[in-house]
Amino acid sequence: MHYNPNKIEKKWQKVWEKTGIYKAQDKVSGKENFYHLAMFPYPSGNLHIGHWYNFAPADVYARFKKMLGFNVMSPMGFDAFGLPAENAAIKRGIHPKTWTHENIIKMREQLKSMGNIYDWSREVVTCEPDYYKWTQWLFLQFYKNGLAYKAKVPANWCPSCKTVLANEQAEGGKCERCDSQVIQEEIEQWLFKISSYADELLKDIDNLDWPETTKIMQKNWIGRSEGWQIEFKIKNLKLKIPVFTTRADTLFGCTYIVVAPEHPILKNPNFKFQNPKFIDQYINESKKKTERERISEMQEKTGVELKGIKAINPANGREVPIFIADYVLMHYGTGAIMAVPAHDNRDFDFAKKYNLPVKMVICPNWPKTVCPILDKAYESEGYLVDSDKFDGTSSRDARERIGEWLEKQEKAERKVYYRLKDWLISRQRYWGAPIPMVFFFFFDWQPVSERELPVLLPDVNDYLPTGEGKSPLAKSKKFINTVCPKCGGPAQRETDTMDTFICSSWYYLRYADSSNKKEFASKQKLEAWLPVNMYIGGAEHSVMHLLYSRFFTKALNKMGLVDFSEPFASLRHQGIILGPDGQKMSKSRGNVVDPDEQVKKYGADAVRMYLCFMGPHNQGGPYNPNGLVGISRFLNRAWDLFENPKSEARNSKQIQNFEIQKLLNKTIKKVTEDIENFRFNTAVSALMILINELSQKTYKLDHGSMSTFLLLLAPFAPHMAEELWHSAGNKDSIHNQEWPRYDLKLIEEEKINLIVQINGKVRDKIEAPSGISEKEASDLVIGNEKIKKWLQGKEIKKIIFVPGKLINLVI
RNA sequence: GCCGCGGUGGCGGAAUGGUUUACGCACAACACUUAAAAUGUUGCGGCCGCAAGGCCAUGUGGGUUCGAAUCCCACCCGCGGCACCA
Repeated sequence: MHYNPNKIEKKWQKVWEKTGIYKAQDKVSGKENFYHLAMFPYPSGNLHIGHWYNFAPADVYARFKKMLGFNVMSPMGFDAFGLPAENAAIKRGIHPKTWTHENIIKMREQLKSMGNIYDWSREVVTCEPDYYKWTQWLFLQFYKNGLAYKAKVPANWCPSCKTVLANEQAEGGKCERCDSQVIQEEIEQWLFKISSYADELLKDIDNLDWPETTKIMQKNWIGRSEGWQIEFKIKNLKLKIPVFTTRADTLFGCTYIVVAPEHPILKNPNFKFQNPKFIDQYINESKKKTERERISEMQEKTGVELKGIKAINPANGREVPIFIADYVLMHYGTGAIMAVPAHDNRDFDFAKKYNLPVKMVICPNWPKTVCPILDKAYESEGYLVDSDKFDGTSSRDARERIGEWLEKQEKAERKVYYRLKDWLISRQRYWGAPIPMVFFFFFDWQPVSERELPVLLPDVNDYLPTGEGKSPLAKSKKFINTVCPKCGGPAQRETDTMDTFICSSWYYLRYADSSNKKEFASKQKLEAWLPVNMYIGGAEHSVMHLLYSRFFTKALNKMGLVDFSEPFASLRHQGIILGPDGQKMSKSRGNVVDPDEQVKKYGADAVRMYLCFMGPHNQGGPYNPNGLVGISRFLNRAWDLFENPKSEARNSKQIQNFEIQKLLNKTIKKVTEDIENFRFNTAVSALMILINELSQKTYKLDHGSMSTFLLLLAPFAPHMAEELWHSAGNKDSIHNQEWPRYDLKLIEEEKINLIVQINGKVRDKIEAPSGISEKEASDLVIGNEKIKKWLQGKEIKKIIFVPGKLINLVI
């Protein structure tokens, strides 16, 4: 019989579905639960090869864990709210719900064609009322625990469309729809206080089994900095401007201070500036810049002096000018800085441009103070100069001493700031979960009663945002008008919807108990499964999704709703799949690989296995359909070995059987270790080496050895392994079997290839007993003819011996 | 710009302080075939050489080491993220 993947794959997918072998029971006696999770997809329309690259190797790992004896739960669902559905509605006139549902139906079928271990009975779809009911309920818990608040926050605003734009819709600072200049406008929106968890989020990272690079990125994103908040008085006024600095040691070098264009001092009616026009103009100009443009070190720094007022340096009483400049951000620190051009490059650039004094107060040399002439700021450590009584103090010590000195005078306090901003969750869009809040003029904002959840997303005809910058929900009178939950008076609903990141910040909890109608998930089920044992998804989520999910878990933990404080114990990232040309896949480039076509041609098993084989899983790379034929040949060869043996065994000598047992045991060891470490590519190559050997030599293989091979193959090519397993006469599924074990004794080598180096260059390889000692090795080598040639007339200065590996003669 | 990652044959990659190029693709020769496909066998980094063998090669330049693709420094190129794409 010929290997016909399409036939056997469909057959086994049906059998697995019917027998429900992947349905996870909450408890199986004698087995440990293992919650295995791949990041759920956004229903964009089609499953692309990138999804496969996430899900196929992940499935190999899940199946491996199952065979190792774990009770594995591997659920799947859809992250279904979001902007593209709304765009499709506007562009094609399809309701976002219809568009999303059609995509889900298609993608669900495509997912099933992969033959994965998914337990579909736990599926979650975030845009369904029975899911977002609990998203809203969780919002209310955040609100009740003081973690949700309303504030004015800048957003991309198109003055011509009178609409808030996503960053994606405002690329290059131009509105996607009408090409006008986008400005940053302050709008009242809901935020989550993630910043109050900054310290915990930072501390707990170290204990996670996550890629180090992801941990570093999260740490940098949180961006903790310790320093001092120092007050600068304003001359002749009773006002003070607090500044935050991590370099209090440079205080004597401060030659001006800078406030952000959004700083409250500029809105204070008591201030009479001498140049108000220039100031207003500058504030308006800076609204046109994105934050990234403002802080880019490549961009020329700009600013305007606030003429008519001066600040006083608390260290020496000196008057310094005050500027506004947009390289200072309002949301970081106090929105004001002390500028020390000699020791900060941004300040240095600014000072050069506006001809401000550069005063050096940290010198690398002491006690001979020969300060270098600066062509850029000196940001390193050194010793203080020109700093009164602190002269000669090391800059490190001075940071503390100056801070403490001012603290005694109540002019400074120790402070920690974070780069992490609070999470802006309001979206002025239709396709999201409505924020369950109601406004009544007398009581301000009130939460919707939990009994009334879900606040259903109404049908509207027009998905374009309103001209007042409100979400399309504002067009539905039926939706807006409601009663105040507190007094029953006429009130209005919040029309903003929630950021879809909220939906995806808790979906992994819902899988544990996806059909629960009374709670977001029962404590018992959460305890059975959470935290997720292995989480697999793209590195593009290194910061935002993963940080938000951690925040959610920590907040719910504090509220007593969950018993753990980290959602994902282990994390791995898959890389990005490129087109065959090594470029990013895109329709316009014409290099898109359609997984359905590949499956039709070669079968799901081959596609799965090729994705594993391509290269390191966390690296991604080009998908070349030509390369897949290698896997296809491998599977055919393996198939033939079972179904169409070339000939009766013609040679079953003891020695050869021993050789093959050795290789088999080595392969078990290699494949086991490689899958555990996500090195799927080298696991596959080990299987290839085994099959090459088996099909070349026509060994007479015992039943057990053949079974072992099938068991090793099962996670990679689950359909073919199942088919051959059954045709060998087994009744139970191969996926219920135990993972094979190896015998270390069989793997041990008696002989090694001893590498002989002279001055680190390989000159010979000698077969030697594996336990050879240094003395024996050097005697063997020095007596060797080839080596003698190299040693002629030279003295051996040193011998380096690496047991079991090499000997290096230094001459 | 800031944070993070990567750069090894014609190509995907293996090797993470000790044999550079495992495994696979492509290519070439041979076998089978009337022929082709499929399959199998062998070869396959560059230069010199009939060969034995030698020299050179892991983005570029420098350093550490008996020994560096691997560690350190500087640079070049590519990729991911940067808070309203998900």
